[in-house]
Amino acid sequence: MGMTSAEPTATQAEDQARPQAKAKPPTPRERARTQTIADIIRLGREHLAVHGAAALSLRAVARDLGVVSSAVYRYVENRDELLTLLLIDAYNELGDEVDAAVESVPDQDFAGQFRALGHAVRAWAIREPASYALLFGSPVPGYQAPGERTTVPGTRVIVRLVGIFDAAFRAGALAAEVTPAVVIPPALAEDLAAIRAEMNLAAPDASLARGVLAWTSVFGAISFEVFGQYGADTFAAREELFEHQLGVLQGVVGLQG
Amino acid sequence: MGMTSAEPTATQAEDQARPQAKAKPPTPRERARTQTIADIIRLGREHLAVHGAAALSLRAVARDLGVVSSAVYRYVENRDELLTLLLIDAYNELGDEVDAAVESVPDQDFAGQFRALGHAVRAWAIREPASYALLFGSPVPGYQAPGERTTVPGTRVIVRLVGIFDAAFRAGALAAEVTPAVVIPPALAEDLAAIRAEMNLAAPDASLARGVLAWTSVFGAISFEVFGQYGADTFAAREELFEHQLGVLQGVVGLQG
DNA sequence: CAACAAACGAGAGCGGCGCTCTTGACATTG
DNA sequence: CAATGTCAAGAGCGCCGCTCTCGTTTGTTG
Repeated sequence: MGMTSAEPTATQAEDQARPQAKAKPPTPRERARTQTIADIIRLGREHLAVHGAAALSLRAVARDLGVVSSAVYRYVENRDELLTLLLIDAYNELGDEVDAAVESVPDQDFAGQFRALGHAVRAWAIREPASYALLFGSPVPGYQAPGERTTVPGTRVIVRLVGIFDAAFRAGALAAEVTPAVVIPPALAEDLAAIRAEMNLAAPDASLARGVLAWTSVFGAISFEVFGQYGADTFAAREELFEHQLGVLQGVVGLQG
Repeated sequence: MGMTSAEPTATQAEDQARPQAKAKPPTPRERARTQTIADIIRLGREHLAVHGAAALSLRAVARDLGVVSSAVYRYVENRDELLTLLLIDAYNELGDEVDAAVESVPDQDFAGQFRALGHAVRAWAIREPASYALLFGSPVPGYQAPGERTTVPGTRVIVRLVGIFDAAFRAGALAAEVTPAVVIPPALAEDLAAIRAEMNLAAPDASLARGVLAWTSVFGAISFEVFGQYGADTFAAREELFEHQLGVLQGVVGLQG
C-alpha cells in the first residue's frame, strides 16, 4: 500500500518541490481520496484473488465500495490503471517477503539464501495464485505494463537473486568450475557482459548464465505447480519435489552448501 | 483439425456402433455441419492468435463467419467449449511438431532428441504465443478443461520426453551417477515409483526427478521468453541463451552427447 | 461571511459481451 | 405430401468498460 502515497501526481510533486511550504499536512479531502484509492486497491486484490485477473471488473469493485460505477473513474483512470496498481502492489509484496526470507539467513550462507528465496517465492505464489498469474503468467491481452512504474518493483527478485550469486562469488563460495562445462557463444557473452557492467557484477559468464537458468527454472517449477501443469494426482509430495529441484539447481549454479 | 472428425457425439458413436450399416457416407447436412465447426475452430484460432484467449469472443467469430451470434451456438455449446476445441487443437499441433522433430534425429542420439524436443517446443511457442499462453500460462478464470478430452493430447510432450530419457537409460546412455547428488526424500520417491509403474519405466529415482526438473526448466525458460519476463533489451541472443540452457540441462539429466 | 471553483456521486447512455428463447424458412425423410 | 428435424435470425437479459452531464458537497479566497 505504501506506493500510493509514494506516487504523487506531477502537480503534487511540483507543489512539494516548493520550499518547505505546508506540503506536509494533507487536507481532509486528500486524506479521503488516498483512503478511497487504498480501498479500491484492497477490493481489487480481493476480486483478483477470488475471480482472477480477466474477471476483474471496475463495476464490481464499485459495488463493493458502495458507489456507482462511474464514480470510481474519479480515482482510477481505467481498468488498466487498476491492473497496474495491483501489479505494483503484488510485486512489492513478493519483494518484501523475499527480502525478509533472505535476510533471515546468515550472511555467509549463500546456498541457504538461495533456497530461502526460492521457498519464499513459492510460498507467496501458492498463497496468491491470481497475483502470481498476473505477474508471471500469460500477459493480459491488450495490456502493456508501464515500464517506468513497474520495472523497479518487478525486478526485485532477480536483483536479489543475482546479488546472492555475486556475493557468493566475491566470497569465494561459488564453484570456479561448473559442471558440466557448456560453451557460451559470443553473442550470449555480449549480453552477459552488458548485464555484468550494468549491475556491477564480478561473476564470470558461466556463473551468470547458470544464474539465469536457476532463475527461469525456479519460476518454471513454481508456474507448473500453481498453473496446474502437473496432473492432479501426479505429485503428492510437491514440497519435497520443489526442495529437490532447488537442491539440484543449487549444485548447478555452483553454490556449495 | 483431425480431432473434429475424431470427436463423434455420443449419439453418433452409438450409430456407428451398429453393425457396418451405412455409417460411412455422411449426409450433406453432416458434412456441412462438420465444415462449419472446422471453420469456427479456424476463425477461433485466428482470434486467439491476434487478440488472446481472454478476448476470444463468440460474437466476433460469428461476425467473421458471416452469421448472427446466436447461430454459432448450434455448433458450439458455449465459449468454454470453443476454448476446449482450441486447446485440443493446439496440444495436437504442438505434439505433432515435437514428434516430427524428435523423429528426425537418429534413434540412438538421445541427447540430440532431447534438444530437438526443446527447440521444437520453443519454436512453436514463439510462433503461436497465444496458443502457448492458453496451454501453459495462467489458467483462464472459471474455465476448467475437461480432463477426459484434454489429458491425452496435453501429455504428449512430457510422455515423449520421458520416453527419450527412459530409452536412453535402457540403452546405457544415461549417466548412472548424476552430479551433484541430491537425496530424494521418501515421499517424493513414492510419487516417482507410481510414475515408474504407470508409465512402465526403468530409470531410477534420481534420473526421473532430474527429468522432471528438465521438463519444468525447459518450459520455464520458454515461458519467460514468450511472456516477456526478460526485459526488452536484456537478452539479444535468445536463441543462444536457450541453447545454452538446454546444454546445461542435458548435462544435469545425465545425457552425454 | 459570502462567492467561487474544484472535487465529487449519481444517473443516463453507448457499444460490446455471453447466453437464451422464439419464430419462420428450409431440407430430409417416411 | 406431410411430418420431422435443422437452421439462421432476431429480440432480449444482465453483465462489462467507459463517457458525459447534472446537481451537490467541500474547501478556499476575496
